[in-house]
Amino acid sequence: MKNLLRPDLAFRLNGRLWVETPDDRFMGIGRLELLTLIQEHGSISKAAQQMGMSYKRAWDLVASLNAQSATPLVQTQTGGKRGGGAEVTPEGQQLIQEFRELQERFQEFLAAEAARLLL
Amino acid sequence: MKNLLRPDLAFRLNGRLWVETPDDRFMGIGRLELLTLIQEHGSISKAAQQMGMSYKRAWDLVASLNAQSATPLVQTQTGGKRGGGAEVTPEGQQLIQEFRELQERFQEFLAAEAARLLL
DNA sequence: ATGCGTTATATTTTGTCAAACATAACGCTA
DNA sequence: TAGCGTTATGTTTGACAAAATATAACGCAT
Repeated sequence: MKNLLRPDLAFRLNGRLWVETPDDRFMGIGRLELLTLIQEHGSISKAAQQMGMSYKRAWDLVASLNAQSATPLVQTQTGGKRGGGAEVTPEGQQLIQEFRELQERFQEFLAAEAARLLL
Repeated sequence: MKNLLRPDLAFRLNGRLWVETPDDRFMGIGRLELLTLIQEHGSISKAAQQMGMSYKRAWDLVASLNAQSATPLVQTQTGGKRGGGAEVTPEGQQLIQEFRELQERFQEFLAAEAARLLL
């Protein structure tokens, strides 16, 4: 069993997971982080800012999430005391939790596979 | 426990795995397919053609693979009876096998997780 | 009324990656 | 020697995604 990789190179097993519907993505690691930050800040724009993402992109992602959900995952309000805002609904929180746990199991899978990989 | 996704939408859990080194990708599903086809046809150009990939891209991928390997994974020859050709070395075959098996375990992981996912 | 911060939405610009295109070299064959 | 199919390599073009930019609307606060 030879070692394949150049000995001066470190390798890393990496990967991505996502949930897709027939013609759109539904959930992924980026949307998870976005939802989490919206929950934390109560604002799409603040969440976007913190992720270094344009507000438009964040808003589009929220729109995609809501469009594919039975009930809204993020409820928004325009105008008002703080200028408006957004909050993650209970269903959104459930999605956050499920996907976060899935991500954790995936990371465990990656670690286990990386350990047995011989390159 | 509510169902989150719109009932008219089917979801699919999907993902990607790859091996990366500090400043390049080393192995992934595309490279696996390319190596397999090179082995099958003994030619980079034929493999590229079959994948609907430009020859240049295929050649670049092979160059990247070889550049990161302790010993070449693909040996090439210019000119000669068939105009030249390429063959996958034993080390390349080992990489094919290891990564293919990893892919299979990953698919099993995805199937198992999809089954327990409630959306 | 005016201003503020936010959501909502369209349009334009930019960046990135792959495709397309273009040559050259190689070594057998005829 | 001319031709063929392949590897080898650089340059240009194109496509797509994300960012940037630009407005508008909203509803509270002052």
